[in-house]
Amino acid sequence: MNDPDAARALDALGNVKRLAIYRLLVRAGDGGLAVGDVQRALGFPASTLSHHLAWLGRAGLVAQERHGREIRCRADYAVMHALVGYLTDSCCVGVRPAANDAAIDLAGVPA
Amino acid sequence: MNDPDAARALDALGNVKRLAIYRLLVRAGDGGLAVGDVQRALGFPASTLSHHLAWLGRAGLVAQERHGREIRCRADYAVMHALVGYLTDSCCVGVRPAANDAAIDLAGVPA
DNA sequence: TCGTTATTTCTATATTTCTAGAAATATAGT
DNA sequence: ACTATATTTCTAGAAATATAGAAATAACGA
Repeated sequence: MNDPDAARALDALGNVKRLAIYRLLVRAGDGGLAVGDVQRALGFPASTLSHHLAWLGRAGLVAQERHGREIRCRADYAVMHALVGYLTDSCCVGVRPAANDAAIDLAGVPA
Repeated sequence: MNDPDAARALDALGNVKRLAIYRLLVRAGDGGLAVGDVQRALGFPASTLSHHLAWLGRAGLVAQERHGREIRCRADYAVMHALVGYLTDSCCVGVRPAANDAAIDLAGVPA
């Protein structure tokens, strides 16, 4: 994952409503939820919800797929994996080890 | 880490300039960098840089501490740890395991 | 005290995002 | 074709954010 993509994903999650939507979808599992299910669960107006789902979609965090009349939303775990990997590896080298924060190896780390 | 704090941290990192600042500080290690060092490294105008550093500061991702004439900035690793923990545990249960995404245990997961 | 350096705060403008009602689109059933 | 359901797109106003120059503040050295 590159910097702009990571920033886009982080930005998408950097909003309490979208975070709530995303978490709901993750908890719903692979089956996902219809937009209407999300609406009923969270109580957002349809247009507002659509707006935020589009954000998550642009970031790649949520995929939508029409199934008859309703549109099913699924969290794309691969993107979250990539994002967490980016945060712990590419971006924030040395942040991962829980034990020894002091010892960050800067040798060979590109600027 | 609670939802609003997580959203604030994610939002803070959800901007390519702030992400660049934060990464630079992580790579600088525990010594941190003076604001001027960051400015020279990234080439942002002082006021713009200050604005973004304040964002990172409000999110708790970066701490600033005056040292004589210059202000030293350090990445606060604990907050990044908490954020990654939030993403993998509280928010995105089931996303962590690299092996088996399909098996998400929803039992006992609060809405 | 004065001048220099380091950084922030002030100010203004441009742009983006948020919110949600209203209208439009898509699909299915009758 | 008509109706109901599901969702998006359109629209617009309000609020937040981004950008950066200029002025202000803080700290050091002479």
